[in-house]
Amino acid sequence: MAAVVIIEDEQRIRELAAKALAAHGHEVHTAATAMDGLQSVVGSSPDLVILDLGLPDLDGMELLKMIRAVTDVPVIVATARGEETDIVLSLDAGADDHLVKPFSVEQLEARVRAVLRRASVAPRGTPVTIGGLVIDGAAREASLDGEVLELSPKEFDLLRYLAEHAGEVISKRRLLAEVWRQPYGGSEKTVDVHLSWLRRKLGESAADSRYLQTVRGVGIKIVEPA
Amino acid sequence: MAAVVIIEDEQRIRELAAKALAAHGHEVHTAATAMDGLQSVVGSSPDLVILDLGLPDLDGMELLKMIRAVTDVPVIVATARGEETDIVLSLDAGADDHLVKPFSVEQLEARVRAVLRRASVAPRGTPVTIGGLVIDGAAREASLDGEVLELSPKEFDLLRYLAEHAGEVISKRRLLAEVWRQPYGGSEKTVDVHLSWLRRKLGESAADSRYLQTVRGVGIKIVEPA
DNA sequence: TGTACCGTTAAGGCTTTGCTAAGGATCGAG
DNA sequence: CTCGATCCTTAGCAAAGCCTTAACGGTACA
Repeated sequence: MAAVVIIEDEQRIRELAAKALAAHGHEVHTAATAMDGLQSVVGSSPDLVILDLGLPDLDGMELLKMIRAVTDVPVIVATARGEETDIVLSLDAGADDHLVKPFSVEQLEARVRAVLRRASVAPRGTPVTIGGLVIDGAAREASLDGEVLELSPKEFDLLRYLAEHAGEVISKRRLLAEVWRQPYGGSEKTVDVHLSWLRRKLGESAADSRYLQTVRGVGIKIVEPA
Repeated sequence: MAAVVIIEDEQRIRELAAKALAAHGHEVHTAATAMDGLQSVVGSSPDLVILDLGLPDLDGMELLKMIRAVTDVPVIVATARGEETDIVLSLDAGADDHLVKPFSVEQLEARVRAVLRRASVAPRGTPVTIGGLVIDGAAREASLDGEVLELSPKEFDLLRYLAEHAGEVISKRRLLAEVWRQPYGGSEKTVDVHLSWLRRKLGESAADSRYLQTVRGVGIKIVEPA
């Protein structure tokens, strides 16, 4: 799903985190020292870096700055409890999020998910992939499990917008504003209808849906199927 | 602190309000007509709108609906005394609070503070974590020990509100005001019922609870289990 | 021991959503 | 310019889900 580099000197934490993220389908590289870590980041161009600020060979903040000098990859920093001032400094230095040790696996996963979600919004132009669903904005073509979908213009725009905000619940009002480009006047029922068509073409129904999940009273989101 | 748009045709009131809010560190934009106001709201994406319903060029209620069609920004409506029916209508149309003219500066500030406080809950940032409980506002998804919880809208809002004020005892009346958006009426029994459902879904009961702790006579709080 | 408060369950009514169908608009081809 | 096809919107009904109210039993605290 995403390539992650973990830079952490404590073996226990490093392996625990690696295992947890690997279990979620991520490709994980680990490093125990700043130098290894930097090499790994430069070499593998990961989608996310998890960086312990308390490294033995180099101050973590320095490493963070070096990473930032090379790439915009999202970085989550981890600090020991009691070093909260470091958090502020690291956020200033370009970190995207932070964890205070000891952290639970759930916490780690949640942060990773959130950061990846936020980051995935940025690279526009390249096709968006969600499970077996590929949306190519440039070619204006979407495919499901390798099979090209026959979508109307609005259906495509709708699917693309949802896909670009994968995992995030979007209200119908927001869809009317963003996809329909028609701030007032439009009826939210229109969105319902298009969603229904989209579902049919994706081979699913509201009751049994893989990708399009209704969140009653709030809106709709597209998710990666389990 | 926060960007506010004031839409008010009476110059005296407009400037007074602007001055008062600016003095509190808010970034204030003003507009004297509905058209200017709408432009300002759309253009500047404010955190709060104060809208006089008695505008010269367009019925304020219409403007309110237009604003609502575009964005979920909180809106405080102002009406002249004697037009109380408008208040009810405006609340139905999606206003968040109201002021009856003439109003004092203190009153204005109090309403603004309250609305901003409530709204600041909305900007869903990173997930909130309490022990094994993770609440992701953007995905509108909560999980316990890695397992996704099936929550109704109100249940989710309630859990999120408590989690965002973890460790703090919250009264039922406050929950009614903040979660139910019903500052005056509403039965506190309703809160009890939702809490009960929440407890069940968290796998706990009132007697043996890990997260939700009742403080008799005061309210409820969510805590990190020992 | 009484009283106020809390927990839980059940049921009714209401809102939101899913889906179908029809009318009308738009766009391109000829 | 006209015809044809595609697509979008609106209307409406059925179904599902949710919230509230009510009622009863239990529990802390004076």
